[in-house]
Amino acid sequence: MADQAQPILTRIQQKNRDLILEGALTVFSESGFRGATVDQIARAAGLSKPNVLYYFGSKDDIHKTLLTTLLDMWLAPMVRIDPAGEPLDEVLGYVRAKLEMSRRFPRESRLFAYEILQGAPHLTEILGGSLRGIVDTAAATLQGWMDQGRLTPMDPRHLIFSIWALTQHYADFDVQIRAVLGPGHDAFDEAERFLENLYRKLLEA
Amino acid sequence: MADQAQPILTRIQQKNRDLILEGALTVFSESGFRGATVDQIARAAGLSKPNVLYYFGSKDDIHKTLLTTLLDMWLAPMVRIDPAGEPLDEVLGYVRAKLEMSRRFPRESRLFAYEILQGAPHLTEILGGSLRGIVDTAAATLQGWMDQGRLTPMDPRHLIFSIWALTQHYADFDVQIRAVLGPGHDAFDEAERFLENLYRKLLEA
DNA sequence: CCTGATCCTGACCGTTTGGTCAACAACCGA
DNA sequence: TCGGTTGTTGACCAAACGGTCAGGATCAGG
Repeated sequence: MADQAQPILTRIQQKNRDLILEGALTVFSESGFRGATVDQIARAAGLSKPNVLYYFGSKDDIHKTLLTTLLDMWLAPMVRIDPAGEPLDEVLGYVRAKLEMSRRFPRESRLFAYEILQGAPHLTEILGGSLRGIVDTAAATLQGWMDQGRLTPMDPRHLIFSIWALTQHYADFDVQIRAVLGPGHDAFDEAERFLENLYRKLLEA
Repeated sequence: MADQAQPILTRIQQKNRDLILEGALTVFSESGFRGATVDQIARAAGLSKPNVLYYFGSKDDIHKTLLTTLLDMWLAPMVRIDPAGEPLDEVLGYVRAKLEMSRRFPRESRLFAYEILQGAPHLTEILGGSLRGIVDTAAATLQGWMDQGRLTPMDPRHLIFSIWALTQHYADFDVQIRAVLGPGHDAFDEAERFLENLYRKLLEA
């Protein structure tokens, strides 16, 4: 998890690697790993295909770099749950933060969704390792609050799953939601109110 | 939506088409459309590649057939919500039915998840058409119950979204859930209790 | 048992794809 | 300005892919 000692990158390396990762994020999140082609990534990045492969050895390399780079950011809100805070505020804050991530970073959400759907070939060790640790910590915090009677008792891990499911759904299934709601709806605005209400009801001791 | 007048199929056609669709469901649900190959489907079905393409003109054809065939089954539980029933029972019944579908038909769930993630290229007209109609009907039923004070008022469409998200999550993100929970957990059993509790709390007027 | 329709497959084809490479261009410190 | 490092690309390759086809095997009705 700790950043390796990065080799110093030249200005050009920095810029082009960023362009590639940015383009690849768009392409991978639209088509999945197999559906994306190096050519598409190159076009999205504004570079030639060989040039893309000059900076990253392979398509797989780009994908793996994206996943591991973005995982920390993706999990950050859960780590910020504060055991010293007010239980309801902390959980509602987490829900809000997670929904905000779905709103602002739908590509990242879809990237992870594809990876998990596929069986998480690039994330297996992380899933059972640091992710599990982070969830365990958060679950312990929640369980503590429940034991103190400050939160309605329930399975804390499934509470976390529910937050993931409900917030990421709005990014990952965006097409479906827009089709069902029709025009003139801001699904995320509505979701924010709906989820705030849901978790308030669910959690108030 | 109504079944076309099917040409009569021979015994062999019936059997082999079923074998192909069954194998394709497995392969597509594991790898997505682009990730799946006709060869894999053929192997999963126990047939040769040309033979698969003898029964279905193209890979696309198999995929489209699967999606449209399974969509009715997938949406069936929502259609069964009975406006004359007891509101809480009806919703909890729907939740239970939907979770049971995730448990018993995870491949179908993933098939649809891939399709929606991809932007639903094969389902766009259905999404904005019959699906929307079905959701509108169910939403109207829910809204009616809320207006009568028999259900806590909330946005009925987002209530439906929440049920989709929470139940399908256990099929689609199964790998992640198993990694986080570790061995010795039946995620679906736990989810059944958790969701029953969640929706009971949320909906009791 | 015959015969036409159905079923099946090895060999093949054109395209797409990830990746390589030699050669050239741009950069940059000395 | 020079020289080596870094950056860039057109042309190319082998493998994988979706799909075709001619011809042979099998089936089912008469």
